[in-house]
Amino acid sequence: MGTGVEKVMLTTSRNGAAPLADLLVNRFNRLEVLTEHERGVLRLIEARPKQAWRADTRLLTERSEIRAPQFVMTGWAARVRELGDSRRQILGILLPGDVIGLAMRARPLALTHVVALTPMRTVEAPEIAVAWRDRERVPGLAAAFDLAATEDEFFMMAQVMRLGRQTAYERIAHWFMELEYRLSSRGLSTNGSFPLPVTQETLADAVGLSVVHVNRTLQQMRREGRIELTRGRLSLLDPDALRAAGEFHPPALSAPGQLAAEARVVHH
Amino acid sequence: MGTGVEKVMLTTSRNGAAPLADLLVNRFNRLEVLTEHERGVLRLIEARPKQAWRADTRLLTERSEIRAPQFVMTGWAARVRELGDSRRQILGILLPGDVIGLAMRARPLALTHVVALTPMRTVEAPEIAVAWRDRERVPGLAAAFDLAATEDEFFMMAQVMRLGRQTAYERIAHWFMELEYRLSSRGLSTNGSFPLPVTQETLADAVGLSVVHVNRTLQQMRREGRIELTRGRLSLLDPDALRAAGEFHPPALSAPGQLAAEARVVHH
DNA sequence: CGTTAGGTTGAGCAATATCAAATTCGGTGG
DNA sequence: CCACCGAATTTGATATTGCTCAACCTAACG
Repeated sequence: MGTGVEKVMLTTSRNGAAPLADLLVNRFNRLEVLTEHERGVLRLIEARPKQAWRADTRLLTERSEIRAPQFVMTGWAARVRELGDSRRQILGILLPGDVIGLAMRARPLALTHVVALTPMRTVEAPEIAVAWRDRERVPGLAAAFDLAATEDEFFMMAQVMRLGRQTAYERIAHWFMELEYRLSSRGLSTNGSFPLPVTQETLADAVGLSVVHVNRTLQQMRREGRIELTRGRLSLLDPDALRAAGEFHPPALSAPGQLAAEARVVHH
Repeated sequence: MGTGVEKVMLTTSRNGAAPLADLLVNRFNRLEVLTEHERGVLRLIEARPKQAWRADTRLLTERSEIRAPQFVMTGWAARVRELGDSRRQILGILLPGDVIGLAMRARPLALTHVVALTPMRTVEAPEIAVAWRDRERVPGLAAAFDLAATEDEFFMMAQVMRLGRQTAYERIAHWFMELEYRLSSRGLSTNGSFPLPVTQETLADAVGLSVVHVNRTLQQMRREGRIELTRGRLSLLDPDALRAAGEFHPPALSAPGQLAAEARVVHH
């Protein structure tokens, strides 16, 4: 797997219309107050030619060199580690608006594989690294990227908790709530309903269970009327119950301050 | 737990002699080439009055504000998350030379509890945050701290893999190898033998198992002649077998470069 | 020399994995 | 529109891993 032309340059990005527009501006302006100039930088990035990827292709390979960081514009990807036999573990899901391959060091090697779960489009964004080195120029952006990175770290820790100490039911409930949280902060979830374009096998690799057991647990959630899951769309029918079951808590990264974007959306 | 005077200021730090001396210089000079000035900064930090902590006290509380970052000088701590009932998960172990409470954002809140596993000494090191904001002044230090942070991230990912997809035996083998790797890079392990100052219950919380099962797995490792574990000291009698069992791989963070400290110690 | 925390062992059980066989679903070609 | 195909999902039966409960043991310590 993974030979040949996986990456296809698009000359135009005609479809980048409806839900894609201003994805980055929306996301990062919510994390931190941005100047008009900073918003302009994000729009510039968004307008860039997209790289297209087929599902199941590898965007990054563990221990291989990373070039410029990228933003996911559409589609889902996963950060993956593998064991010698066929076992694999998904470390985290990458959604539209997320950064791929940011590393703050010289000649960085990727710490994980990154695999497209669906067809994807990405844009290169060397600006992220630049903002990071040269904070003064775009302080708002720098702060927003910091917050985004910290959120990633938070979710990685949540993943550890899930896998180490939660039951199958709890893990899946927590994972669903987390997805809903992340998607809705990007305007990609409405009323607890959002696309879930992954197979149950992928879900199993994310929550550290077998496919069969994932399937049975989903059945149970359906029987209990807590979710509806059909044709790649998930609806959380009883988010309160799921949140309680999974003990999901949204990230609390910074204490409220006079400067920060306290127009921050409060979920639930 | 955790009331009263947990933090005790020491007026002198008389015991800071033998294995403690130059801990920071050794560690970070191994990660990146440092100038004499930069080494001086580290020595200055090391010489600072230590804060002393009793075992089982909390150095940081999840969701509470963080002040200046600290270095662990002696003793072990753990980053911990808890569930509503008594379940808890250790996210990572903090060893001498590690940083506690570094956060690159305004008014940061701690993402996890930090609990002392043994009596500890720490020093405050606002220099870490400064180096981070003002990279030009101490580029070597800034790069070294970046590498250290990336290593932390790497180990967190290893933790996810362990918990999600490895068996009890594999988890413990992997965890032991990781500890040996980290300790020996600080000169705290000799010939695969090092202090392991934690109860089996703590070990259980680290690897996501029950105490009983941890105990049985340790027995098995002993029977097989792979470890010796007595009175708080662990000896890896057959590191190759353990490395293979746990599929332990040391972190590969950067491709070799002409600048970086390629006097980097190669382990095993 | 009693107390206690930590370690060890046994027995039974619950959660989850594995294996194998349907069944359904989303295309795709006719 | 229909038949068919492969992938994904579902279900059943059984095996395994790791958990819980409970007792007992041991060493350190006052």
